[in-house]
Amino acid sequence: MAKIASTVYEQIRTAILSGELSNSERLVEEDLAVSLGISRTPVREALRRLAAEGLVDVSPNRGARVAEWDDHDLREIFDLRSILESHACELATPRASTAEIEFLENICEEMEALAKTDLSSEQRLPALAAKNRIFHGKIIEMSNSSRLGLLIETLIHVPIVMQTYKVYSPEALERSLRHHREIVTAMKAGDEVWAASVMRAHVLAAREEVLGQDESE
Amino acid sequence: MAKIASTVYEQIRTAILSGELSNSERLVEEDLAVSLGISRTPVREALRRLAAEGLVDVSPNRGARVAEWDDHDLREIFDLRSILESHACELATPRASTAEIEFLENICEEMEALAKTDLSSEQRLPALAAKNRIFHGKIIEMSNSSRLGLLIETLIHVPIVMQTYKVYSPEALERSLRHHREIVTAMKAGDEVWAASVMRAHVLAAREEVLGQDESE
DNA sequence: ATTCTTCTATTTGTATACAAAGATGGCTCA
DNA sequence: TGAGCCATCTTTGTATACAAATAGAAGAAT
Repeated sequence: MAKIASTVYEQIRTAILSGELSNSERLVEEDLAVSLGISRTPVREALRRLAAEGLVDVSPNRGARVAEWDDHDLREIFDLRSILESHACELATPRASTAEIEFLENICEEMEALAKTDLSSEQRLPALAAKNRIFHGKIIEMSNSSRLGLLIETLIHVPIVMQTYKVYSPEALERSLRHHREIVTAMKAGDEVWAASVMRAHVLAAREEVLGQDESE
Repeated sequence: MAKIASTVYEQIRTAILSGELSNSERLVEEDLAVSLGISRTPVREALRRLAAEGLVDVSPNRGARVAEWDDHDLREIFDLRSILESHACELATPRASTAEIEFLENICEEMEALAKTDLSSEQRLPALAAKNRIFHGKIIEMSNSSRLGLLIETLIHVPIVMQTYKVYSPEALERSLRHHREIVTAMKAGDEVWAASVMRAHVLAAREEVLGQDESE
């Protein structure tokens, strides 16, 4: 294991994303180090990296805390996601191969099948969220713009955004899956404006679902 | 001076942005440390931070190099900038105060005055570039979306992008200044679609100027 | 009792030491 | 002569030690 720093980075990151470390909890380097059985150096590196990604806030000489997000932040995030992901659709559509379209269609089917099963929410929702990430990730990859991918990545690794499906109503879930289908259909037809528009609607709908409509702004 | 790491970060950063350290030059921690009279620890931290921002590439156990950008990268960057900065215009327009509009108008005037002086290019262009950054930065600030600002910032701190005016023809420069004026006019009129459209055109025009039209893509 | 101050303990920032992984160069062997 | 291998040297990764800064608490003054 050549890079302790990377593994501890992953550990802290997943701890934050899973909510295990939420609530602006203070992250003391020494504590993390001893609990992981390593020295402060790689812990420190991991924390700075997480800070660069916006997952933790660090103040000089005052250490790191898990970052927090309010409604305004979430609104910003979904706003930008709607723009960037629809742009990804626009770029991806004229480049899409039949194999890639098929891949996306398969994800759609799998998600629809998952939605129909009578598994408990605790089992179904994480699986759906995982497939959802694959779907969106594939389109971003198809856009062939590495920077676009990076920008979106820095936006979405925020706990609530990653767990979007947890707050979905059955109707919202169904709409979401229909959006996925429509996006693929539009891409198949080579209509990038259509595809981008549906993606935009898709993300904005998710925003309202997560934030609720009771926003005064 | 409590934070050596931050100052060395700034030093390396400006060295890269000014082109002083360009060309995928290797950045050896020890060398930088001794040349700055400090230890490797803050140098290392600065390098990791620069890596997170995309200004240097680091490979495990192989150190850091100054990042390089090809035409494809630049195309991506201007593409995304055109989308994000026009969005900033859209958000900023309904929020713009008369004082802010005035501020932007003053920048326009100062830039026009600068363009008319018969100073040498070496003196005029950096001054113009600085004002240009202030103009764009102000609009981003007016958009009141901190994340949007961060995303744009990670895109533009690439040498060639920052020195855009260096490659401008006189005609391109004049067009650029007219764009600025038109953006302010549109914002003054409260027409965010107009403002966003001009901004989009403004950045895409810059892209063609920087890349040249001899692209196959 | 409240506020201000000072002292101490905790925590971060930097330096140094050591271990491990890569790169380099010369050597052997064909 | 050229390819492959071994030794060494450089450079990065991690641990530890020390210095500086902040936070928290106890105590003094009003």
